[in-house]
Amino acid sequence: MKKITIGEAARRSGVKVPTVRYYESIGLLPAPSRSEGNQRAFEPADISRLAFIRHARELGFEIEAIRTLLTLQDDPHQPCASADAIAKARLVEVEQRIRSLMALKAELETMVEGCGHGRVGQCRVIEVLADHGQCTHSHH
Amino acid sequence: MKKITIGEAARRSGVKVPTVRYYESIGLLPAPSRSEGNQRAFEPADISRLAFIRHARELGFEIEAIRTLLTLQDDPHQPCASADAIAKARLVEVEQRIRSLMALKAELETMVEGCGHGRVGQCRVIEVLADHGQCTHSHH
DNA sequence: TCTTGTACCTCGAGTCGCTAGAGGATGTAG
DNA sequence: CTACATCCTCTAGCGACTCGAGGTACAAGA
Repeated sequence: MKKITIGEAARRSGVKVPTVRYYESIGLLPAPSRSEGNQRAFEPADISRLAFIRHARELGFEIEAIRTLLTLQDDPHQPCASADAIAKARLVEVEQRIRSLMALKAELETMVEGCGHGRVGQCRVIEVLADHGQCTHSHH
Repeated sequence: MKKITIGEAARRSGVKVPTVRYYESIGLLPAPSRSEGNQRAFEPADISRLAFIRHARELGFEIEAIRTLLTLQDDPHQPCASADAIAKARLVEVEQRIRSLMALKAELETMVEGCGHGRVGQCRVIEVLADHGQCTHSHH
């Protein structure tokens, strides 16, 4: 029997130790068995699950979305429409976010280019922030 | 005397009512004078300040960065190097964020395209999430 | 004038997804 | 046998709000 400690599970999955415990506490990860001295003993399947969670978090999925994804994964006979819908929704969000970040980048570039390193009175950074105050911005 | 209520200040600046009170509580917005019945009475300058804050928040600046920016704005004789540095740092962050979102977008597209609307067992979405678990991802 | 209804007030707690610290027990290498 | 890293639980904190309870103020209509 290879017992995997929480530290090793963390190393192998790329999820930090306190975060592993946190995921267990919110029910994303099943509570593992314990050693004599009450220390968690994980199994390889738990590492995969953690890696799955980590990857999904890196992709920006919310915990509740991941919970759904994991439920689906646990029963491979279910139709994958839900998984597809979650991924599609996320894709739309990401595309929107990219668009607004591009606009933002342009705006920041204007600011930085315009700043002549003089006094704040003539500073583009401050000016741009203040002047666009009234502009109707699209909300995320 | 035109007295601006918190509701109107919120409408004009695009900041929500509880958020206006929150900004006051953390000292981003000076505490306005009060009416007979203890209601906040804002002035036009407060609306500009709120709009400034809102715009900066939309651009992703953190509250502490905005606090610095506002301090600079309050004294236009200071050199604008700090404002410039804040904007530049933010620009670098934004560029990084765009790059990682583009990678993410590509990955989500792979998932969604591969999904044949069958059973979860063959679902690309789940598969990509699980398979890339071991991949060495660049951290943001 | 009275009443209705909306907007306002304060205060405390909740949100998300962790992260940090205290204070102690366990496991391992030399 | 002694260090010392790693583990345990528990509570509290982070940023930036957001919500709800319980109560007060104000403008408009009957």
